[in-house]
Amino acid sequence: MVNIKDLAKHLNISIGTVSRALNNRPDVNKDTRKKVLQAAADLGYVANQSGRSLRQGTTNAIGFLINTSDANEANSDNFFMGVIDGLQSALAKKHLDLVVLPCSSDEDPEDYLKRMVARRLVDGMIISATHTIDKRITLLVKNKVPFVALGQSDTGSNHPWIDLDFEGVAQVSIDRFVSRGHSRIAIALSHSDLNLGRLFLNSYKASLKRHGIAFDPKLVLKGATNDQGGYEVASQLLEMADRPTAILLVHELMAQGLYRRLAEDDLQAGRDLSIIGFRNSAQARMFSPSLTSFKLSLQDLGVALAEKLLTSMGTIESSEEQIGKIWPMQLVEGESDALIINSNR
Amino acid sequence: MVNIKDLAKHLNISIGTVSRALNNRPDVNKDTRKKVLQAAADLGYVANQSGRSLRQGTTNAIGFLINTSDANEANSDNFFMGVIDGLQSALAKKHLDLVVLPCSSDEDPEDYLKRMVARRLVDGMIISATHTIDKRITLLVKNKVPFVALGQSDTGSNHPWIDLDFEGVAQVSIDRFVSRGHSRIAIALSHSDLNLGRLFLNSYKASLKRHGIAFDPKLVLKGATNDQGGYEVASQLLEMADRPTAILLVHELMAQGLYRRLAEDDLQAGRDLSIIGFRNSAQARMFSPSLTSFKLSLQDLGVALAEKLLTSMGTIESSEEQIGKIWPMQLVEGESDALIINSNR
DNA sequence: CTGAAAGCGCTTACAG
DNA sequence: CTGAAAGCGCTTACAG
Repeated sequence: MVNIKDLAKHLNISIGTVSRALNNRPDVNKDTRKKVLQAAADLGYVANQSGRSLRQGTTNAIGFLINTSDANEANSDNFFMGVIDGLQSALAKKHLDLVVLPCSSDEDPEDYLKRMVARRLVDGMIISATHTIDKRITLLVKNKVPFVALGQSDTGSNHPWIDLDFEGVAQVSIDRFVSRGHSRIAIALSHSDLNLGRLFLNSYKASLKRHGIAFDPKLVLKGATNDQGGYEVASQLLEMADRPTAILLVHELMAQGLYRRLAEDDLQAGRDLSIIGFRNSAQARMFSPSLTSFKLSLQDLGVALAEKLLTSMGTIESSEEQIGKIWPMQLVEGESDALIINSNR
Repeated sequence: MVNIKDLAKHLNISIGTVSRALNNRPDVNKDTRKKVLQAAADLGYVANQSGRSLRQGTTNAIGFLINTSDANEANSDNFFMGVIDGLQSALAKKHLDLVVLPCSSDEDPEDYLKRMVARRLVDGMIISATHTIDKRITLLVKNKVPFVALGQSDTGSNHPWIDLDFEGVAQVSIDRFVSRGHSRIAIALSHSDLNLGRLFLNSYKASLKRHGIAFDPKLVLKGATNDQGGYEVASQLLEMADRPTAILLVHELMAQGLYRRLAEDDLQAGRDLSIIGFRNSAQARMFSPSLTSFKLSLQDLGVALAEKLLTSMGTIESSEEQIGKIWPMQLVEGESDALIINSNR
């Protein structure tokens, strides 16, 4: 592998000039630059990143922190893949490479992050799956690592974040249920203490209140955000004495198990129980009856995350005044919430 | 952020001794080592990776190269997530971190790899989605980067690889179809020139031949390896004059679109058409009628990939004599291939 | 067992 | 516009 010395020797000039030519400094003779670029291409020279990093203190890489355990469960589909593609296209414009840093299920996310930060592998980070109290945020702030959070948190105060509109989704869904006569409305949450669950629940409560419906803690069901969890939630629901007529899911994959459990009792979504899922994912689009859910562009979300991060790194200027952003989601009407309750009975 | 100088000053010893203590060299006084480790923990010192890399020529990181475009399509589910988890647990034992290097859909995979190699970001790589002719393999061999390929290729000759048992799956499937009386058996492939498609097709042909069934090129259908592709394949199939009674899919997600298209004509898998999918993924497990497919442990596959790579890096000893390995998959019987053709008619 | 020093591959003030 | 040199943070022969 050819290094800058080889290249300089080959051209009979100093390594300083080679470096300046390659890094587009203005103070280089046009011809010299041309020769250097040509030689670099010929010999396949690319700067060793360790050398650069050590000297400059930057790595030209951005890390995207994901938990493989979460990914296995809550985000088992291509949620991250879509976001990654958007992130990359935005980062590439600034010659930054994206590396995904998967925290294994064996390891504590905070320890993992600590290691990644100390290694100085990346110049900035995107963290996901934020908790209400999230020590990772404290750590990043303390170490002055630029970052953007995909998800809100009560930790930290002034860092950039983007979060899906969990509150809006809950509100629109409850309004929809109520307008169709429902008053016994359940909600399915995950067992985890991700911040999104709290937001979702709070918005659910507030929306019920607005409609004069009393909050019933028994209608808060919990399960894993996958097929299995949906099945369990459905089982709980079917056993209730005063069975709810509608249910709002924090994750669309739960619908799969829910449908399955309903079918076992010859019940069907949209006919016997109204269901609104969360994201209109590729997988959700396959459900039958079709699932009422909310869509967003993962690509655009990735681009927006990159821009927030680049802004906080001082790489780009942003016209946005807000440090945080709620990412809007659009209702996609399906058949799963077609059931109308006649309130006159 | 504290560096080795700070730590040495704090302890009133030389940086050399600090380094030796931290790196578990034998020639360090027990007490000294203890003090150093304690101080490192107190001050939160972790060696800057750029400094280490520059000196040692290694990064202690392994890269997993994936194409976000492929991931969006062919492997939209958590295939990679499962493999990543296995990779990590095996690599962690050797204090190697895994970084996922996503090649965006905008970029040529070879250019991307070239950049990643030149940057010297990682000590070894796992590449996926191999092509029959795969320039990435040439590049890695030329640059002496240790790697393991997830997928076979005709390129290169002596590099480690692991591949899912596409040939075995095709063979078992065809045998199953034939034993149930089928002789008009179609195969659904992707448009891509991934090597696996060729293996799958060849094994399909060979299996037919073994049963004395002539190969009919018209029965080779092509579509994207997702719902949409399955729908298109089904449409082609339904329009055929002498319609096949069975079809083998190179990817299980195609079944979704296939089922959908069949339903439009009031047809059903396992009753009107026999279908065998490929992998018994979480998503495939949800299909109704249940899809006959083949399962494997993604976690174990990840571990095996890591071990192959570590062996080729000289980090571990392996008892395996073979440089390549076919990863076995186990049949999971479903209802989708229940149709039996009575050959007496 | 420890310290002083070289050097990994770069970039960048500083001279000229 | 170019070259010589310093220095980023480490590890590791080499002395002692």
